[in-house]
Amino acid sequence: MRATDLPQVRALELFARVSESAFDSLVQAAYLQTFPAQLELIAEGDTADFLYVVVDGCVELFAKSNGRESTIGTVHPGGTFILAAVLKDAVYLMSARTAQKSRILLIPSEDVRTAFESDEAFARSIVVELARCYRTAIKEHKDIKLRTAVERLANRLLRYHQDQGARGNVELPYDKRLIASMLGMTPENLSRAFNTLKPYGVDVQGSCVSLSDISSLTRLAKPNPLIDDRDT
Amino acid sequence: MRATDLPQVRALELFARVSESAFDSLVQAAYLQTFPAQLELIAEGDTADFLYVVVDGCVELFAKSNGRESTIGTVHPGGTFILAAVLKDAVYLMSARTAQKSRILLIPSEDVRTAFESDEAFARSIVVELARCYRTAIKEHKDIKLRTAVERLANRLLRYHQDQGARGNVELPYDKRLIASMLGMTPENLSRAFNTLKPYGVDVQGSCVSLSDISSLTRLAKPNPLIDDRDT
DNA sequence: CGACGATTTGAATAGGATCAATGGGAGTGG
DNA sequence: CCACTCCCATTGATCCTATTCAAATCGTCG
Repeated sequence: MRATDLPQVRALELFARVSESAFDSLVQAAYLQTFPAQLELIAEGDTADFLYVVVDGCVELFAKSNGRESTIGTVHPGGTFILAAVLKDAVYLMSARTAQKSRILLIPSEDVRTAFESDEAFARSIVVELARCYRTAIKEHKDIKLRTAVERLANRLLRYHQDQGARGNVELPYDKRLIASMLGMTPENLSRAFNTLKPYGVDVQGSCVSLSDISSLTRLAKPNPLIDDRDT
Repeated sequence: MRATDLPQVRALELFARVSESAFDSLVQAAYLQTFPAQLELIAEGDTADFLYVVVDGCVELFAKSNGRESTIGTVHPGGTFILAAVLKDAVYLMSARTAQKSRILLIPSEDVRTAFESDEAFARSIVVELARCYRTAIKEHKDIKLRTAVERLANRLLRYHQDQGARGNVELPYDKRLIASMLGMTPENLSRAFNTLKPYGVDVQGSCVSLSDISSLTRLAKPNPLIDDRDT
């Protein structure tokens, strides 16, 4: 890894209170690489050789079975993926591909486990991150099992709306195919779900969605902080 | 906690390599209690005052939203629940009720976090357990998103079959209502799913299911270790 | 301009949910 | 021991949601 890259990596929350020596041994054998969009980084079933940390860009986690494929989640700067597999020294349960051009830090699994043993602050960071991943997964699961497709879309739109400053319109952060897969539906069905939301003030123009009746949309969506809030 | 209960608690995998002093401070303020079946232990949204460890029996984790309710998972002896909420000092994302009469250890959250800081072996156990919970959740999520209801049931039957020694018949470990909710369907639909599986050698008599054509059932189920195996 | 991929729309189908009614134990009280 | 009750499970009929397959449209990029 180049010395000029160090500061950006050091600034990640994951390494916030980690000692110099532990940090050094973590990055010493690590790679910081830039990948183009749509590159498959890992495949489910592979042995967990590296922990992946997203420095810039965005990564999609997905899984296949039979002939089907579904998106499990996305990872953003500061987030990690397949942490659990690394800690358990098991195979990956998910595949990952870049959703955009992304800079990603790869840390050899063995080094992660060693640093976990030796550095208290890193162990804490790891646990907090793993707990965050777990709770995100549970929320996703609740979303899928307790809501219809239209409700999921409505709540997702409201979340993006909050994220983007609540100014009455939303820029979709991913293409519709990916959003559909995240929400557990087909692209066709997403299209129809958008139509269903039209009477609730939802108008789609490409990747820009205007929300002209938030209160009515909210009434339909019935957002639930125990599903929709990112930080609780 | 009574002194006579200590050995059974000490024997839990979670405390396997924990130092005497850390173990003492963990159990010192803990409760070991027996609860009747169908008792709600915690409700989603509550603050995480205790870590719960199942010593005996079985606990159902479930969640509600709108008027709907769904089972997220079950916890068996040796397993914990709401570990992530305790570590993050956040509110529970799930409710829990006993599925049977159960003995459960309640450890004050603060003590868990303290022991995590002070005892290396406990920290490791916690991380391993949390990683296990996470991977279980991901597998559940894949199951729901990548399979139809009938496929989920077929795979679940095969799993129970393995668990119970693969002798051609299966004793359902929960009542059908709970199984249906775990598999993300209504009781009516579970009943129909069993009928759908009849041509594949599945015959149901109350809680006893005979599997007379495992290979045909397996062909239908297409089990996937990255979804169905408990330990990978 | 032309081609390709992504999105949308339409029609038909399948998979599940809901509502209503019936059957079938397990447990209770006589 | 038996009748009664209640709850769970099953079955039937119908409705709704979502998927599939096919075709048309839109946009973008070369």
